[in-house]
Amino acid sequence: MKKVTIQDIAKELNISFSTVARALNDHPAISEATKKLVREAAQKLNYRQNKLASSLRSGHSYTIGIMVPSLGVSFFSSVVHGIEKIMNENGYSILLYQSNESYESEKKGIETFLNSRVAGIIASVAKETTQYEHFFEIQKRNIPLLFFDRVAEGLQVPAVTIDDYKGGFLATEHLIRQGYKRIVHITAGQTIGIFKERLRGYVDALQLYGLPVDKSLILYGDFSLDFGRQCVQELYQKKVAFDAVFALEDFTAMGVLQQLLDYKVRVPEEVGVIGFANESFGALVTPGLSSIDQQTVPMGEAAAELFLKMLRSEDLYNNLPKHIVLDPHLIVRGSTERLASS
Amino acid sequence: MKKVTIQDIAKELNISFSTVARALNDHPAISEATKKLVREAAQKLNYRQNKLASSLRSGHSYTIGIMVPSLGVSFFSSVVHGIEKIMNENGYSILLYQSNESYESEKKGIETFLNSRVAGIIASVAKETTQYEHFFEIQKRNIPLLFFDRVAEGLQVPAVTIDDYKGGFLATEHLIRQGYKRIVHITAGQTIGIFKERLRGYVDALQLYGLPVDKSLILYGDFSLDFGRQCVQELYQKKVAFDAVFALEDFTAMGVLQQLLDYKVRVPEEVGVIGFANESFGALVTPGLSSIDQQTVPMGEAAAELFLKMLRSEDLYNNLPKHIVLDPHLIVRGSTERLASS
DNA sequence: TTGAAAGCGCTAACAC
DNA sequence: GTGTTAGCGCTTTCAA
Repeated sequence: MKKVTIQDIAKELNISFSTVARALNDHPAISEATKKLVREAAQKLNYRQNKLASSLRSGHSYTIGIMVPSLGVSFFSSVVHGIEKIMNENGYSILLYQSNESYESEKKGIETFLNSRVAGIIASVAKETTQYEHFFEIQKRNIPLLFFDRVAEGLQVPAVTIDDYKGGFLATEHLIRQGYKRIVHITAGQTIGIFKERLRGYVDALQLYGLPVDKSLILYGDFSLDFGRQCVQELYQKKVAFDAVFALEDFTAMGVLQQLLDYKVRVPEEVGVIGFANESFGALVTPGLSSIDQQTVPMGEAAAELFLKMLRSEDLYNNLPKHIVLDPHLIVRGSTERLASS
Repeated sequence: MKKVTIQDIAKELNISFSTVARALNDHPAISEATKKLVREAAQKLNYRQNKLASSLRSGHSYTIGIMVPSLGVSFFSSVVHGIEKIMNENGYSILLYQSNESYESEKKGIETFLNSRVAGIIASVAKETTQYEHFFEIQKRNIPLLFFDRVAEGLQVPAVTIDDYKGGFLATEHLIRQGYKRIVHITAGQTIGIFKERLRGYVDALQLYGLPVDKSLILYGDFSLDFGRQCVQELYQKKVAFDAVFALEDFTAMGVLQQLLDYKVRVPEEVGVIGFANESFGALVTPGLSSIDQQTVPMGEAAAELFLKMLRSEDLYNNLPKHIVLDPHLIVRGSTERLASS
C-alpha cells in the first residue's frame, strides 16, 4: 500500500496541498464545499495524517510519558489505568516506560521521553533512585512534570500522593485502640519519602497515646513477602516481645502473617497485623488482612486532571507547584479485629 | 532553554552538520577523533536527538503500539509488563492504549497508532469487538500485527495464546486423580472461545477416565466471587451431590471456597476446589487455591520475541502466521491436595 | 573521511 | 478562500 500524503489528495482534486491540510484540520477559512470534497478524497485514498510530521512542524506532540517502577505491581498498573483513560479522552497518547526500580533504566526512559518530545511526563520514582538530575532536566526544558505516589525530594514538582503520615498514624492508632501495646513497625531504608512518612505517623500515634517509642520495635530493611517472614523470625530469635505488627506494605504484612501462623501464633488474638496498600488479596486471605487503602483510582484521576491543567498553563514557572494529598482509608479486617468495635 | 540541534553542534565545532549527524549515529566512516569531539560538544550543549525528525526522515519510528482491554485487569498488566521489558531492551518505545472493552475506543486507538507510524502493533481484542476492519487495515499497510490471548477470529494473524483446552483437561484430570468423582464445572455463557475450550477439556478428561458427564454438574452463567458463592448455594439447595468444583477462573473459585468454608465443609477432604488463572491471591489464602497458571510472563515474552522476528522479517506476507500456544501449568495447593502425591 | 544538498510530510506566515 | 513558500531537525544520497 503506497503511502498517501496530503499531496496525493491535492493532486486528486487539483487544489493546493495547503488547502487540503487546512480542510483536514477544519480551518475556519475553508469553505464547507472544499472541506467535504477533501474529506471524501481522504477517505477514498485511505489517507492517514502523519503525526511525526505534524508534531515536528508544529512543536506539539500530544504525547505524554508515563514512568512507573513496574506494571507488575497492581498499585501502579491501576493508577496508570486511570491516567491513560483520562489523558486519552483529552486527546493525548501515552508513551509507557517501566524503570523496574532501576535508576539507570529510569534515566534512559526519561531520555527517550525527551527525545520523543513528549508534551509532559508523569512519573513515580524508582526505589534505587537517589539522584534527580534527570528529573531536573525535564524542568529545565520547561516540560510539565508531575509525580505521583513516590516523589523526588528537593525538587519543586507538582505531585499527587496520599497522606502517608496520616496512613501510618491511622494504622497505628487502630492497633492501639484494639489494645495492642508493643507494636512493631517494619519500614524500608529511608531513601523513599513515603516510608519515612509512614514511620513518622507511627511514632506520633504512639506518642499521642502515651506509648513509648521503642527502637528495637522498628525494623529497617526492605519490602517483600520474604522480608516479612524474616522479620518475624528475627524478632523471635532476639526474643523481642511484641503484640502487633504494622508493615510498610501488604506483601510484607502477608509474610508476617504467614510466619506468625506457621509459629502457631493466633492472629489477631495474640498478635495483630496491618499492612498498607489494600492489595486485592487482603480481602481473600484468612484472617483478612487489615490495611490502609491508597485510593488508586482517585489518584490516577487526580494526577491526570492536575496534569492537564499544567499542560494548559502558560507560565509553568510562575505557577507554584501544587501538591494534592489524598486521604488514606483504614480498612479493618480479621487480622486486627479483636475487639467488637475499634 | 533553547532547543539545541545538530546545527548548533556543527557551528560550535566548525564542521558540517551532516558530519555531526553521522558522528552521533556512530557511522563507521567518521574518524574516532571527530566522533569524540562531537560527543563532547553534544554533552556540553545538552543536545537531545529529535526522534520526531529522525523517524520522519528515516521512516523508522522504533515505537510499537500495545492495545489491551484494561490495565486494571492483572492478567493484561502482567503481560504488558513482560512485553514492555523485552521491547525496551531491544530499543523500542511503547505507545499504550486501553480499549476498555469498547469497539469504538479500540478503533480509535488503532488509528492513533497508524497516525503515529508505529513499527508494529500488539493487541488483545476487546470483548465488544466483532468487526475487524481496523485490524485488517493494519495488515493492508504491511505493519506487523500480533494478537495475544484474545484473537480476532478469521484473520490470518500471528498470535500467542495458552491452550485452554489443555488447561481444562489438566484441572479436571488432577481432581480425578485426587479421587474426586462428582466434579462440578462452572463456566460462562459460551460466547467467549477460551471458556468453551476449558469446558471441552473438562468433558474430555471425564470421558477419558471413564466418568459420566452429568449435565446437572455443569453450571452456566457468569464469573465473579459472588457467582461462585451463588453456585454453591444452589447446589446445596437443589441437593446436587458433588465432591469437587472446577471453576472457570480464580475469583469464582474463591467464592466457591469461601461459601464451602462458611458451610463448614472441609476443603480439600470433603470437597476439592480448583480455579484458573493463578491469580496472586491463590498462594496467600488458606487453604491455598489450586489453579491453572496462564503463563503471563512467558506469554509477554513469547509475544515480544515473536514480534521482534516479525519486525525483522523482510516479507511479512510470505511468512505464514505463526500461532504460539503455550502450555498451561497445573498449580497444586491445599484446596485439592488430599492425597500425598497426585 | 567529510561536505553539500535534497527532502521526509506537515504547519503557518504571507500573499493575493 | 486559496495558493506560495519556508522551514521543523533530521537521514541519506552524491561528490569530492
